[in-house]
Amino acid sequence: MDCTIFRQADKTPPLGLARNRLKMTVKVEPIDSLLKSSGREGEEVRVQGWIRTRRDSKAGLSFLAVHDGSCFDPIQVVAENHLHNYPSEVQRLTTGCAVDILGTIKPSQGKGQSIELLAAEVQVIGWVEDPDTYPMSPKRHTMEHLREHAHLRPRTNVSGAVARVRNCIALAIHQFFHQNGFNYVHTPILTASDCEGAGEMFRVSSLDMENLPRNEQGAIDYSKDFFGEESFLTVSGQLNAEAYCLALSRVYTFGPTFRAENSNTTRHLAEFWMVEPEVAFADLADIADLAEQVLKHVCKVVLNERADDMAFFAQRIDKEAISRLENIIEKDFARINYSDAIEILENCKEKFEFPVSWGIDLASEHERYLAEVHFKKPVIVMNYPKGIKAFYMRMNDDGRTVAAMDVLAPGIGEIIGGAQREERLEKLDERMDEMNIPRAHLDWYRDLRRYGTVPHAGFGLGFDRLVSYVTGMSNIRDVIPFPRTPKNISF
RNA sequence: UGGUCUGUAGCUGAGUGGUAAAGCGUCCGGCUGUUAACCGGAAGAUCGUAGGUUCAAUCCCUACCAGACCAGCCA
Repeated sequence: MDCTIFRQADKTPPLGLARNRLKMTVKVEPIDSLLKSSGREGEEVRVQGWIRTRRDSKAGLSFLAVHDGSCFDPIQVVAENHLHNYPSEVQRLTTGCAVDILGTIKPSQGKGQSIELLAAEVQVIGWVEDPDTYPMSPKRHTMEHLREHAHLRPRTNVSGAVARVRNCIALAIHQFFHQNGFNYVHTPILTASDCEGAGEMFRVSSLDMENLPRNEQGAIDYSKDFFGEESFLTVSGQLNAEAYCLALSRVYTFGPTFRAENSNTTRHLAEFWMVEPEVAFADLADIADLAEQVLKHVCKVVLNERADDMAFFAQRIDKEAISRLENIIEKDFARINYSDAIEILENCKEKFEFPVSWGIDLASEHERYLAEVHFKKPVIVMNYPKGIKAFYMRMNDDGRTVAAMDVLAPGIGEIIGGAQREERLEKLDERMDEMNIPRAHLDWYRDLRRYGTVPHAGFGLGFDRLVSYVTGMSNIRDVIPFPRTPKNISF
């Protein structure tokens, strides 16, 4: 973006205005491109950003650490006392002030950086009105404190790094699917399907809550509601993605999903982002491969493109942050059938709170044992008992398991859940009957099995959990800009 | 939703049944091509809210509110 601003010079402007006019003709450069470039000593450049720290030297100069969010590192600006606003403004700069700076690139005499900016003009764009109570002082804060100031926390090292890595992962995912011939499909956020089987849903309504229309039985009359029937926020784009998969062959959705579960954990959000690929003519093994490939691709891209932020995570948040990603890239994921996983758990010496036997759903402690203790890397568990899985998962020939798979990551648990879908109408109907799901609600979904059905499979990747895993941030509320959790929808 | 724990200056964080350290930040001064600099000084806290026990509570008890972590639900 070109931020160049020209001011009309009227007659003979005072000195200050003339300076500004001169400065405004220089194009603004992002700090990351400045720091990456070399051999530009003496060049005049302009940066815009926010003050992180100011250190004064009575030798007659001040050091300003200026961030603009384009990279982890700030640029050091040297402001000398001959600047016209040195005592009046430069020496009053505090953390958080917004500035527009024109200066010359020069090699740094100090040790922390190779180049710095010798300021010719420091223009203060926005002051911090009460530095004493500015919540993002450049000192240590608890993650809890940052959460309570979600609108200001992107100015901190940690939240800024998370935001850049999150962006990097999102782009890497799009890039991966694009390169592999997938079409990005926008599935709806509003839905009437209340039987997607993925948890409690948020109701959407335009009815007057103070005066609800009632039918003859006294129940709420949803025919009077906006859509003429009950409606909700989606818990998954999968069913809609399947429809497009059975035409475009390879599709994925990537959007927000909503669960009204009263979950208070470090890995659940009421509003979270999910990536859901769906592949036609594919089986369970195919999408297990796909899951492993996409995770590996993401790790490669992040290590390559956000080395600065990852170095910070490794230093301050989680020592394993970088080596974990390298492991993901280098080693094959473990793959194991549910039945064999049960056997491992039954035969190990670990004492579990929840007893292990064939047919149970794996609890956190079981998943953690498999991923963190037994395999020490991501594990893909496949072919779960039908009793603990959703109606749309394909029945295996054994009649007691379905072609489902979960990817369990050390430290996070389930990061991906997927399945080969039931493409045979009779089998699908059987399962829907067993689980008391009215066919009428999903006629359109059943149609997909009546007209040109094919084996197909897909999975859901918890995007925020992936960000959490990649960065080593232990609480998912710190990897999404404005987390929505029970009792928390400020900002 | 259940279990455990927490709530003390702007932030971080000690502590005591007789009204409370310190560090950082802020403000003032000193020093310095500084690196989340350093030195000196100052301001800044009715110790989450409401009851109760007590001569006296921030500290003990109860309730409530808020938050954290663990578990369940899942991604």
